[in-house]
Amino acid sequence: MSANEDPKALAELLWGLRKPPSRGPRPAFDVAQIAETAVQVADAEGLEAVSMQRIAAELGFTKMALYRYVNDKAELIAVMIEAAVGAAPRLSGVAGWRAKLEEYARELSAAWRLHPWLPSVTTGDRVMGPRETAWPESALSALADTPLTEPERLDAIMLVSNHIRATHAAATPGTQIWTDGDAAPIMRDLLLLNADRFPLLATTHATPSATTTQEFGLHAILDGFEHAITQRIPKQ
Amino acid sequence: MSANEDPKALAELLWGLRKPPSRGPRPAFDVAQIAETAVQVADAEGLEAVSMQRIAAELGFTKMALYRYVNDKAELIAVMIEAAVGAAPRLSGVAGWRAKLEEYARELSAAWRLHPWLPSVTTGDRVMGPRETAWPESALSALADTPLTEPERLDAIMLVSNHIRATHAAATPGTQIWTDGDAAPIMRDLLLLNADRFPLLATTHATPSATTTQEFGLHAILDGFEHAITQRIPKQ
DNA sequence: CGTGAACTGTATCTATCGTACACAGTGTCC
DNA sequence: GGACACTGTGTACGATAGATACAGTTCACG
Repeated sequence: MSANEDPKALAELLWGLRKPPSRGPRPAFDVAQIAETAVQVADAEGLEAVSMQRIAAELGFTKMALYRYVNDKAELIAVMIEAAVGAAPRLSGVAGWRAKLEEYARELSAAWRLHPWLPSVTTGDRVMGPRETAWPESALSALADTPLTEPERLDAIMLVSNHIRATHAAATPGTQIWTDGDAAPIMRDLLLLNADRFPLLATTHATPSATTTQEFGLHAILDGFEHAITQRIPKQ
Repeated sequence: MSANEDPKALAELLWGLRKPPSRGPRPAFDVAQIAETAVQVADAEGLEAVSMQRIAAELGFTKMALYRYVNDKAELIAVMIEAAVGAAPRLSGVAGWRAKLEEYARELSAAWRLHPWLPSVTTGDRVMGPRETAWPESALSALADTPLTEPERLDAIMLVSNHIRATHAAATPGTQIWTDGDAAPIMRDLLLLNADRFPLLATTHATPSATTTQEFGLHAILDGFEHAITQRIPKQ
């Protein structure tokens, strides 16, 4: 998975700063169209099905024609993200930072449920497009009236979104603790076979009801925020 | 990144259930040796430098010889994980669930700092080896004396480790919020340029001190656990 | 109005990846 | 002393991302 070569060019592409060429033949399609079909392929068959070859074929063109629109595959993924993230939630109608964050978490979860490949590519140092940037902006607005400092607010919204990301990944293929998938029954057998070395895990997984939910974690996180906020209030 | 083909075979490999062959020439090396050199390559040059070709060459052998020891690359990664995770922390010497979890988080963070590629491959449904399995067992032991239910304990330790994972990934290349890396200055310029659309992010990133730490998040999480635990105590 | 520069999509090529398969040595058991 | 299982090797294949060269198209400018 090659990294982006020229982040400045990517920024111009995502933020609509590309100067349209005057001379030359009309392009047969545009970046938005490419991104849309790539998103459809990823939604239907997973991100690993998205290759230059495949997307080009989907549009009825050669692979190398795509390189006229995106400089490399990292740029293709970037425009896919920008095309797939929906509109960031408007939290102004919700009262209180806690309800706002809960609403934000719900919306984020819903967006990622629509495009299961999205949480895996929205990590790491990268250039975000305007639509994606609106999401952390929205999350920050939830904490606007709290006494938290600005770095703390950043940490807070990252904590929430990372939790949603992790639990979402857990729901789809299973995660570090085995909820479902091919490996789950094998791990259960191994744990029961070695119950003397791993007694806690063995008893926990003896009951097959261990479905990881994101509710407990989200409540804990928000309770933690509440603790920090109420503790800070009398000082300020 | 092809998925593992035969999780049962992988389980036998990781848990030492491989029957040693009697006939045939002596193997030139063993799986532990392969895993060790692969770990060294990953530590020095990143996980993307680990290919069958590269590891074989590092050992002075052909690429295809590796397939006598691991069935596919997923198995190679699996034995790398098992070789790289250190011993799980013994928390019996620490008093109180909160201090235990803090110690666990410290140890986990330290282990991942030693092998920066480790957090990215320890997700998803997969077969874990005994050394890695000891880690969640250790984490569960921290919550043994709490009134939390077993599914809640699982959720709790997943929340802690996922937080460490996310913040660790943030420290190394930068994450969703841009702390460092090639994209960071570009994003800052874009935010300041569009400060009207993203006022909160723009002001937050005007000060270049926004280094994401894992302390705030961890404290919030543990505060949340404390809330759940103290709330549960009178009932039980 | 025509010509050249800029831009388009295409065809060909390379490098790297994981992995299947046939083969010739090598060591153990009957 | 075979038979046989197991070893490492060489070759081959398909898929990947990407570079480069090329021929057709269209607009701007003289």
